[in-house]
Amino acid sequence: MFEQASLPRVAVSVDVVGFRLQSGEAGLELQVLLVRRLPPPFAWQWALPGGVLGADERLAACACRLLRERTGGAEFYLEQLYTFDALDRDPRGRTLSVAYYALLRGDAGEAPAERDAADARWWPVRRLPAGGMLAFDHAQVIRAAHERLRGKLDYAPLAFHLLPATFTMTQLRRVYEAIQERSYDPTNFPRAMLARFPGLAPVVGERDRTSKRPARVYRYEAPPA
Amino acid sequence: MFEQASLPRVAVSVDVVGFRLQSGEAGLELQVLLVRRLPPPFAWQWALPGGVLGADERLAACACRLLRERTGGAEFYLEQLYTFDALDRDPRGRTLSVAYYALLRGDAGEAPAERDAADARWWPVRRLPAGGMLAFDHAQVIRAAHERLRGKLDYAPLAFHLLPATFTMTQLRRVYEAIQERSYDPTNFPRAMLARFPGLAPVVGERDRTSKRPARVYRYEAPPA
DNA sequence: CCAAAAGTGTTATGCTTACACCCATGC
DNA sequence: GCATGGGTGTAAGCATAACACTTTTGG
Repeated sequence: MFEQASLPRVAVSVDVVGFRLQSGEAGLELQVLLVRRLPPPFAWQWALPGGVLGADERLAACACRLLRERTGGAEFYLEQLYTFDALDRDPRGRTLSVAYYALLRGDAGEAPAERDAADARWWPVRRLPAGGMLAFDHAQVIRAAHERLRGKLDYAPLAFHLLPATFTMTQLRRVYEAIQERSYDPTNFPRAMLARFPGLAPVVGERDRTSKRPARVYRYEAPPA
Repeated sequence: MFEQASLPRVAVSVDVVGFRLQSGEAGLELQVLLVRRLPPPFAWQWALPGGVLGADERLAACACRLLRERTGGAEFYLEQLYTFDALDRDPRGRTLSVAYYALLRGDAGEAPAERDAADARWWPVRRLPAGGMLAFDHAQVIRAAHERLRGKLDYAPLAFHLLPATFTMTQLRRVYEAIQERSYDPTNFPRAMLARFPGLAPVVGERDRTSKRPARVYRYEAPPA
């Protein structure tokens, strides 16, 4: 009854910045998932996983779908980042990009059900391919996602999504040190975390025995609303 | 050369949450600009200023245009808020809404070049019309904008956009008190502001003489990047 | 027994908050 | 001259940071 006759419509795509942490040359490094484009425009260049929004598809669902195609069944945290709208961001014509960012566990995408197989790779954020010359405005999108992650890390429970369900305080501290690019006092850090995040609590019986002295193991459970 | 043949396209609209501060019954109150809808759907209900994105129009430019139509030549601060995408948010069919929020000076929109004249009104955020039953998902959009404003106020130079170019510390304090709904110590508040915002500095000769003792007058100038 | 990493306790430091007090004006 | 709001100085309180020290294991 309210059908729109001929409103101007624009193409809308969704792009996902998938982050994970992996041990690189100098300790943990933040990595982002990129895929090599096959069709033009920007053929053979690296780009974020992206695609066109389905007519009856939710934005977040679309982002989930795009990311799962590249990482298999891994779980992740997903959040809307920003809507990019430069007129010339896609040479094919006006295309809005609603960007999301995702946080995955460090081992995610290792044995991926990657339909597109070898043309998906994790890249260190500090060393993007071709000096950061990515397709579309994706270098800018990654910068924005990185800034958002850094800004929210201190007050939002984001770091836990980059770790397994249970973890030691040292592991958690390494996550913060890798993303904020500074060091934290190992003795004060646990106190600060426990004070800031009520959902963070030690798992009673369990201990981590990978280092000399067995370390306490923690779990984060999101508090009810 | 790269023209897209027939990608699925969706309608994209832009909605703007315009905020200002005005003295109401209990001191300053945060107000939002609403317009009464004439065409269906949601005919005769109150809604945010909104419209369809032009084919070659930037999102921010569209938001500017929509707001200027209702407020005349007033200056304002504008920031992208979020992209809302519920499938049923518009009964006419799938429509994305890229929401922006704007901050205007308290006297903005007083003598507006309102083309649509009497069907635009400022409403206190705490007392929206019809108990907050607005058109589309606009009640939710306003809540999100309000939360963003409250969250960023403490660390971002937002409050200055709600005041004239020069202002006293008491005026600035009233802005914070109205938005955060708490009181601030009048003696500590100026020190905290000057410490937080390097661009905030007193105007040398000038004084405000509206209260008993002439008050120092300040100006905020955004620091160079 | 020694090295290495986990974990505890205590002190120093600096920022925020509270508040006592003085100042400049209108009436 | 006195009530009112503007403004300064200072001390208490609190949270963070720094660090000495103990604990628990592997080798």
